[in-house]
Amino acid sequence: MNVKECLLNTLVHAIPKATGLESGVVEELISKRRLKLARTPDPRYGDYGVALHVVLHMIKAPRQEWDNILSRIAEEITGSGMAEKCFIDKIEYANGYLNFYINYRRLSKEILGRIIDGSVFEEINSYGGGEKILVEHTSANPIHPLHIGSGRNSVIGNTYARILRRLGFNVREHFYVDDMGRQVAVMVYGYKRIKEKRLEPPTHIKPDHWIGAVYALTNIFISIKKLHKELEMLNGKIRDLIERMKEEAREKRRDGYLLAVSKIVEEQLSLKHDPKSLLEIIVSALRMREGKKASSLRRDAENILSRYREVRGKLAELYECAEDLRAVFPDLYEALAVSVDEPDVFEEEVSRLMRLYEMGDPGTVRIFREAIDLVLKGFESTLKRIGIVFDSYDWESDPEIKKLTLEIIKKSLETRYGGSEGSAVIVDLGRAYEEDPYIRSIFGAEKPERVVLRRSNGTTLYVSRDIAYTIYKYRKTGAKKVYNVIATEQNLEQKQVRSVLYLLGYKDYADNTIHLAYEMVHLKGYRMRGRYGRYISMDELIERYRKLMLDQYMESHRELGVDQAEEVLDKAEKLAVANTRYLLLSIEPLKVLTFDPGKLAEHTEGSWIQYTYARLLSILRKAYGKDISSPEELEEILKDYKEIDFDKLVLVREEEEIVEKLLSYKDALITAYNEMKPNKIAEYAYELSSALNLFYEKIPIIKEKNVNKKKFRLALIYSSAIILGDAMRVMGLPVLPRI
RNA sequence: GGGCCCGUAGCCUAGCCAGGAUAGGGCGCCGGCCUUCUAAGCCGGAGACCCGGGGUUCGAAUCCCCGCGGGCCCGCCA
Repeated sequence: MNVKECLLNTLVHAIPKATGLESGVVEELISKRRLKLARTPDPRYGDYGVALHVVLHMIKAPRQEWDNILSRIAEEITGSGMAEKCFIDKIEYANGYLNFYINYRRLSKEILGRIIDGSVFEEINSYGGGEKILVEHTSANPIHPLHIGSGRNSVIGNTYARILRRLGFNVREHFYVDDMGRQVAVMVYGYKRIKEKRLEPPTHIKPDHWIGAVYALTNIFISIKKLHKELEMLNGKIRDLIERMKEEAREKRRDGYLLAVSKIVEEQLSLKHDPKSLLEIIVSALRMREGKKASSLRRDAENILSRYREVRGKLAELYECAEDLRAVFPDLYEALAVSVDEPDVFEEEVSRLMRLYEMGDPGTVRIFREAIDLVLKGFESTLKRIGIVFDSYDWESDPEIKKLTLEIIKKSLETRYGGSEGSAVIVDLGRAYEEDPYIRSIFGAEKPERVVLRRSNGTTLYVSRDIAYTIYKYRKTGAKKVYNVIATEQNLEQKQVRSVLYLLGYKDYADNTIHLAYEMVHLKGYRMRGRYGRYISMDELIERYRKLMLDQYMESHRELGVDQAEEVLDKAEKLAVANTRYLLLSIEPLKVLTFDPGKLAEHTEGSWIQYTYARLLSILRKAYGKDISSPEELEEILKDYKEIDFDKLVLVREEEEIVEKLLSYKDALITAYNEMKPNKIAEYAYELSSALNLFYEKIPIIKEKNVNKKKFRLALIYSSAIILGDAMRVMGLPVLPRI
């Protein structure tokens, strides 16, 4: 049924017969994609075309011979009966192209039949053969709510998992709870301070948002303290500068002006005067008295000034962040403002917490779990909202992973490139890169350095735990392949994991661990900073969309009764979820997504697809008076379909376009899978919807007088609804039967 | 300093890996279409030297080389 493949196969026979070229040569051209079928740019060139210039050049055919040769190829295809087999009505040629006209009557009969009887899905579903695949995604640090960056991860990961499931793989989705990182310890530090102040997580605030504020305020206050310390130090340096300037002015340069300036500055230092402006005075005076070549004194002054400006800028930003949080969480602000330690005490406490947690100290474990659970509860409710449920949450601190980590560290010592550096354990990937082609194939042009698996103090590192976790994933689930949906910033780490796995003798795991990399989400206007509470959370994004959807509803309905509020809200929620998922999914994973919150209303493709779908169902409802899912309707549609006399049909372009899209659903899924670009499905659903809207607008369906045409169009609408609905489920867009 | 990724109208994006006919869409802008299957729709218009420069080719947005701009990574952090 694949027209393109069918035609390429005929070319293998037809071209040699018409030109004397070896069929092996043609096969090679096809396998190298030098010959390929493509949709023509214009209907007057037929439906599909193949550029045969490469063949014409191979046989050194002069230009005036081209038409002759092409006509012989065309005759060969029609004469052998292959044309009919490939659903071809007519073949033409022009400028070295062979153009094919598709018989859409027969083709549509075939594809509609296969959609209506469900066999098309059996075919799609047989692709994966039940192979076990694990997709690890989201895995956000449990320190603040999911924001649009981690949301992009969730949506890409979950959609990819859904694509795999659709293709008949046996898929599990896992979340890796990174509870052993420093950031979690910082969060727990803040949480402890809050508990000491007898503050409990309030019931009216979503727990992950509350913890996010605790975490951010802790970071902010610590950073502010650090920066103030630095300012003090810089102030000291200003005194030194003035002394140096005075001395140099008097003795080395004998410059009365510089001396005078330094005295003025010194005087001003005792007044209520901004040190930054004093630095500026010093720098400008020095600049004025010097040529292009700067003295070391001037360079020092300039460096101090630029650092001063930097610190001041950062402080201003931090105070702004703090104020923003204070407005929402005044109690947290008050509590943390007075209870956060000095930076060095804080650092010590954080390290202590990490150490105690890794050791499994009961009291520490209890408070860690308590805080992390609050965040995970928040994650789960957000994820559930957008249709994501994990099969498993794997904790980094899981005893089994811990044990495995120690094992791989021990085992690495026995490998060729493993060894110790002092009391630390390392693997020398640099040497492995030089000697082992497999390692080179992982890193390409970038020569790696050694990777540390165990610190001198005996503790483990993120990479070593991740290596252990990878092994755990295979062993625990029996997966044949593991996809890790992780940001591109972790490219290097992922390569290290695969390399060490290979060097430890797990080549199979190294081969089948695949990094599905995606780029960051940037906000137009400001930088997202989880540490300082600057982010747009997924919950907020969905809520903004919900409001937008509600407003759109009101535009067309004007009035909303109190008893209808709940129902409309529910619809708005589903439309909002669709828009959210589509927004984060539609852009290729490797492209940076710059999101402008002010332009939310411009990104409503998700709800637009839902609307298109609802419109299809509406037509079917009107025609059959039943719901799409009902067996009665299917029976009637099947009956209608069987009565269609396809030979009598002439399809219009709009109908052909829909048939084309319906034919390529499986290809879209497979491309999305192979290229790891789940956005391809978004694109597909968008294009199908677009084709359907064009059709809907121009071509009558229920009102069509000709019964044969009407039945065909209803079958087309029904099939489209089936496929579009399926694509929507693959994308995780809620399916609304009416809007 | 080294490496990876990205660069297509005012903005966003498809096409690039596997070179083919007039570079598809969308937003925004201008102008139209609701007594007829859901106007969250459709139609028309303006808007692109495909970042720049070389090269390979009958043919380059696509492949190669040299630049430019942006992002990310190069910790006994996670």
